[in-house]
Amino acid sequence: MTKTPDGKSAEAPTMNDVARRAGVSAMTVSRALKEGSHVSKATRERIAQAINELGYVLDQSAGSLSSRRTGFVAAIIPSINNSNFSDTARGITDALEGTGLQLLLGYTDYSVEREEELIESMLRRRPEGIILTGGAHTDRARRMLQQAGIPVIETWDTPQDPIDKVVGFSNGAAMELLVETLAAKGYQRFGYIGGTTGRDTRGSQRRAGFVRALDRLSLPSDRIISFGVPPISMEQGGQAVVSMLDRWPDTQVALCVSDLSAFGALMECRRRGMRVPEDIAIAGFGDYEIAACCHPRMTTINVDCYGIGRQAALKLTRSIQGTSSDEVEQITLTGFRVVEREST
Amino acid sequence: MTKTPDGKSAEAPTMNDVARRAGVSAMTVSRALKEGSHVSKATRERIAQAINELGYVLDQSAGSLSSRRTGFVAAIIPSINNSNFSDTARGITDALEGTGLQLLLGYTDYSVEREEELIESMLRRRPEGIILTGGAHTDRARRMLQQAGIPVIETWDTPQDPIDKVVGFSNGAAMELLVETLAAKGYQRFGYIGGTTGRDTRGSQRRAGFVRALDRLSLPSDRIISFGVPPISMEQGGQAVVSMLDRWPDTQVALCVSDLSAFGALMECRRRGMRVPEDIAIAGFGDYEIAACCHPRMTTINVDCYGIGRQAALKLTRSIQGTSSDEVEQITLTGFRVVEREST
DNA sequence: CTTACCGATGATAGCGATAACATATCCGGC
DNA sequence: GCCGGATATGTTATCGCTATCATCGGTAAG
Repeated sequence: MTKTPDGKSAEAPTMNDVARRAGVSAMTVSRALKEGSHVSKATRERIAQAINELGYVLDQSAGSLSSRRTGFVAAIIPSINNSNFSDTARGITDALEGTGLQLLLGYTDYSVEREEELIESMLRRRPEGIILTGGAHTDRARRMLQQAGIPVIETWDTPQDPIDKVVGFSNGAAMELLVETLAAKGYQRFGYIGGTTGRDTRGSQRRAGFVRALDRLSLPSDRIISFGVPPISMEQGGQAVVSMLDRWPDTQVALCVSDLSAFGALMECRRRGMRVPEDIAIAGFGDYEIAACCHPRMTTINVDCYGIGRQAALKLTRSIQGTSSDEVEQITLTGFRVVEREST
Repeated sequence: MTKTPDGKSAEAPTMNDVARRAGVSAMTVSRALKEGSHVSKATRERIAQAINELGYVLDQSAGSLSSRRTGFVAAIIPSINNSNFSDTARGITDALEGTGLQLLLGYTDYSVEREEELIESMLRRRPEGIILTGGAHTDRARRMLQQAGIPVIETWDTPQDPIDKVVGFSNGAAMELLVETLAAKGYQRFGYIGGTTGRDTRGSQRRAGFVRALDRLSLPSDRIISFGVPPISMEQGGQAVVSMLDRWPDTQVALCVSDLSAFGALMECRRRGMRVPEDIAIAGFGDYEIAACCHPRMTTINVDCYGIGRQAALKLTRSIQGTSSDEVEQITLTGFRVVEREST
């Protein structure tokens, strides 16, 4: 509705209004608005002018009802305030560029219940595909997704029983690699800092990897501080490292569920006059910007967040367009690597 | 579409399918799916069962075409990987809870051109209102928004010439306050670190506030390092402070366009063995989590990011529901305050 | 007992676009 | 001059849902 000078609101112009003004049929307007249709230059210009004069904006919801293509895909991430996931979102956006598909972003605050609600309200809008974070979902969410008949990509994880397709890595294996790398440098007394169990499944898997690797190396794997509701904050990381040193003062290296808690731990240790890594070594997970920039610079695991998003979106568009002959592989594993810096 | 056992895809069930199965008319199903309509308990239950058996999901795009209510509002923020803006998004989400409105989030990467595209593609989906960040938009974007006939809220700023309504604060005044507070503590030689001009208008306004306040105090206001494309990173903040100390070694306090660049500067100074604040004081802007947690803890300006989102969403819903008699005030100013910590 | 009204349901007609088919025009080649 | 095929445009029929009005018992007020 545009406000008319008298203050009342007039109806928004429709395609028919544009058509009438340009002296053509609505169908021709529709064609002129779409790439690659045959509309003569003169007509196209007249239509463009009419659109301009009326301030017409295409109503896509009407269009998609008719064409049965909504032109968007949904992506659900745990948090938008987390550069790892927002990098994934950027990867998705970039890969969608030029496909005519738009991204509809939602965030769950790490709650599978919120995820379920979000999935439901997104499916109501009929996305052409959906990208999820992680492999843990409510039963109802799984059912809804299976019945939706659209491609589903689970990311950031390697679920046992994927709904459809997967782009991710094993969080457990990544943490195992970190433990092994540090053990090879001579560290023996490892501690782990993470949130209380539940909610953050990727965090739980990292913890499980920590335990597995140490057990394999016959090193103690019981120095685990569970603190705060996942995802734990920087502040909580600081508090957790204090508890850890309280309880096991001879801990040599503290591995944290993410760089953010590791950063909190690192700063707290510095604040207490401890030398890092001499008095205590610290490592994180995720290779956030902060890890490369803090002092001392932090050892961490780099995972290809942007690439996860990019590949997920590519897989999704291929699945959407793909005929049955053009099969898309089910699982794509993305890489990770240990980035050794000054903190270990 | 649900995949049938033979691999072919069947059409997704529609409301009519549900109605037939439940032995009622489609209209009754529609009513049963809406709160507060008169449908008998027995009928409601039969419908619920039919929905369950068929795995039916309401098609909202069809519904909104008919009801002329899409049930969502759009919000456009510069970056999702910035806790200030994601706090605003969270404020919006929370305030929208229970209103039946959903949030459609988009991000511009600080580009007004991207913003224009985004606004256009969002308007095509007919949001019931739109929340923008900042007051700088392309002419075409302004025109589209004015003609859309929906409430528009500009946030995080106090534009001279608002499109519709505003929830924000003066970035310039906030920076002036910070300068004054530090000058009162005795600091005289101030430096400023920000991105090269353009793009980040809030950053430019902070810089302008910096200059204004120092001029008023008759202190030198020319120690300005412009470095990198806004928003500047932590790393760039570190590089910038090095240039600053190179050029004006006797600088007493470095003010940064955001906590992130301030953090980079802080860490770089520590890395070079400087004492903060004794050798150089540092302050940021935004009161990010990192400011309270780093060592030394950082002085900064706290702005009520969450409140901005909350109030913007409240204003928006009031404008959407509001009759003309129920006028909504045009401008809401949100507060800010200096948070003094160890770094100054 | 009649009137009025409310609650429960159905029938019908769009919402604003596009798919699919139909029609008209123009072109060059024979 | 006629024909096939491309280009340009129009007509008609939905897409899946909800607004609106109509219908029909039942029930309370007069």
